[in-house]
Amino acid sequence: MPNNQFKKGELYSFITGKASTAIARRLQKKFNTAGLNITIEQWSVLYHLWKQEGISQQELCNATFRDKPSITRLVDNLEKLNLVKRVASENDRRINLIYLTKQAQKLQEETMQLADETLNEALITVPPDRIDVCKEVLQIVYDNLK
Amino acid sequence: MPNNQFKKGELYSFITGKASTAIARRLQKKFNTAGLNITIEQWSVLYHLWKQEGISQQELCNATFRDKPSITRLVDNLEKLNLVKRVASENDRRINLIYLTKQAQKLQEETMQLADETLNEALITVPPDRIDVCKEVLQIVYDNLK
DNA sequence: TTTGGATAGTTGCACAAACAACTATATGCC
DNA sequence: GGCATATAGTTGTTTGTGCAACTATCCAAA
Repeated sequence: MPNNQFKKGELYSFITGKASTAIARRLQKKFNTAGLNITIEQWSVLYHLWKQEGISQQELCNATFRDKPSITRLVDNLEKLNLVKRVASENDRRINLIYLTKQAQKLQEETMQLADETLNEALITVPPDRIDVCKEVLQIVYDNLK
Repeated sequence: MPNNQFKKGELYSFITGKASTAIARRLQKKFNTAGLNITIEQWSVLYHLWKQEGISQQELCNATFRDKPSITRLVDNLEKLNLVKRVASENDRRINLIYLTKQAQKLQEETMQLADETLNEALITVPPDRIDVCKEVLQIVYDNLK
């Protein structure tokens, strides 16, 4: 019975992701307060495009751990907000390459600042070595299930 | 700069809750495979009702960390599935007390078994003391933000 | 060269979440 | 008692998610 030592109370939080939900809500509120008219989910797409733009929707699926219809609609809404542009690939006409607009480039610094702030508030009382353990466990969980 | 030592990569996972999303998806698949016609969100409401039924929708809001409209609609759908019943409180006619049907009582054992199984799969390679640290950190995060 | 399978993306549907605005009931204070 | 305020729950709207079914394009093997 290798890992059956969690009691029922823990089970619930793990499955429902109470902590990450709380973090996401806090960050969303910061976006709203700052007058930034984007959702956390839209931000999570921009996050990857800031690292590298001009990637396909499929690559965004892999990066954000979402399915294709979800990315289609997130890109739809980001396009409506004038934050990204779909550009058909020259080599493979099935593929849309997604590029950032100037407006989206301007959002990077402010939103990343707010995200850092949110995590600092969330983890303020937690010693760094415990954060590391937590992070590693969550990564293993993800790898075990993906 | 007390807790500013996480690198960008970690930030993303913390905010998007990759691990808990993966756990929830795995459990949902187990429900589907077992022919159990309920969502994880519905299960999370039943979870609290199995611990104590006859509580109000507001108490379900607090227990499940959801707002009132979300609970209204989850209870709507659970009622459609014949899993719960709204009963108006005698003392305070604003309040609906939520009771489980016999059908819902039957679901408890099987679904809890599948949830345990899911967590075992998620945590199979993680030493118990690291699970404890992770759990504690997530609880602190939640307390810091709620 | 054609055809069959794989891949990229879209659309429809059901369910859920967040927010604002609303109704109904209860409670406290004059 | 009557009114202001708080509380419990509902409804409408927008956004996001997961699944299935669909179109378009590509590629490889006969």
